[in-house]
Amino acid sequence: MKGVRPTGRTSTYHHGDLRAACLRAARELLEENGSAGLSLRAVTRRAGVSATAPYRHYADRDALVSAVAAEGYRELAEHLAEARPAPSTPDELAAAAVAHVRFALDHPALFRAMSAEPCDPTGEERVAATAAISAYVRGIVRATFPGVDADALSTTVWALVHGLAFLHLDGKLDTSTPEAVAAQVASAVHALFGAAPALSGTAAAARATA
Amino acid sequence: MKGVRPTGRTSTYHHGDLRAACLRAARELLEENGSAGLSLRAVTRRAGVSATAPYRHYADRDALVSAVAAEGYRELAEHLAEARPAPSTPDELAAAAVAHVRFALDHPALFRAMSAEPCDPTGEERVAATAAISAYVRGIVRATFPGVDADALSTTVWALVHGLAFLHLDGKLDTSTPEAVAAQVASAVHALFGAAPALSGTAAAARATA
DNA sequence: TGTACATCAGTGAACGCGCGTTCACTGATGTAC
DNA sequence: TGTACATCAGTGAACGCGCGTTCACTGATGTAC
Repeated sequence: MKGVRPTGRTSTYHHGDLRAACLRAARELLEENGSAGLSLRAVTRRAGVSATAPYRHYADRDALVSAVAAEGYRELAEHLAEARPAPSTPDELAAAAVAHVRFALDHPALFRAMSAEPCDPTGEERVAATAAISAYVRGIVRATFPGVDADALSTTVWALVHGLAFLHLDGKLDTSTPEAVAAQVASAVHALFGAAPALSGTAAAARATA
Repeated sequence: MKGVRPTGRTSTYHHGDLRAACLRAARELLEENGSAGLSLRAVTRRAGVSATAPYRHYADRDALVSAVAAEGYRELAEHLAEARPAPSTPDELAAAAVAHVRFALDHPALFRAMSAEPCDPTGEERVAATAAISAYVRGIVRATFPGVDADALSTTVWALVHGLAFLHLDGKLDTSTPEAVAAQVASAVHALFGAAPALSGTAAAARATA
């Protein structure tokens, strides 16, 4: 442990990609023990590296947490795109919402970190990541309800899904089975759909009577 | 400071109501410095009492935090009842939603603690408090949309308001003026209203054409 | 009304902990000649 | 192809911190007689 390196060829000296290793370790710790368990020292322990090594790659603890959150946003975006590449019907929109909540429940601490952290506008990585998600939602709403004010409605959709995610996360709604969650989310989103036309007034009548 | 008591008659020995004093101090610390600033030791410092005094009244730190959260729920319930005693129209429901979000923005750390804490079902105080809120929402929905499945819709309303509160809290929506917040929340809630009839199918037509 | 006593809400010293961060350093790497 | 050297990613000892919680204690209070 002291100059000698018993474990294989790859030295920890010039680790190779400590930046990524820290990110991975931080991510794991976050998901295992929640945000309280995400300490710099725990990260270095897990990465098998001295306590101060990360300072070569991250200014401080916050910078690391912020990087983890940004990664989370990228993954959420991928997850949504994968589940529903380009939803354009109410049912598909509902399915995207379900996927969103599913992601939150599968990565609770990560999702919390993504949402609740100070989210300083300085962290451009974060800003870019949230912008991508918000554009995705707006795109869906536009495709699903062509005649409607997409900005207003997509904010509403976002808030609804966000709220559903947290109520489930905080044990206020039944999460005993994936099906229960999906049904709850789908029903809530469908409740909104009915309203969408009412916002525009034009496409409204057509859908309402259909 | 050591047996001598220079400050007035009331001794800290047999403080009188240290339980309440701790609660108050904890509440203040939470609102001033966020949940990270809420340490037992900080509470005792503020209450002017030894570090171990609270253990006479609270089993541990968690118990104190839980008590603060329960108090928050009680206050939120009062705040809502005060703002809108018994809403029974869509506009009044929207106003209640605005009041809810307003409470979150006025007490950000408290609201986070209320929502995000583990919320163990053991804490009966907490359970009772959340039950009161949830009953309030259900009552509104029932009064506003008599024909509708109140449970389903009120969950949706709750989620929407909860999501709006957090998006505002986390700086994802414009909070520059109270009016901006109110407008955003009211518009989102009104979007839902249009949908309510669609859920029941009976009252739906009447409102949709009105 | 006065005294003995049980109760219990407070004290304060001490514990061990993990944390973020600093600092001067060292040794592996890759490049220029 | 071999050597000198600059770079920089790592080390590890040390710092001071505030935390939650334990423990044996003490002194104010109120009650029973």
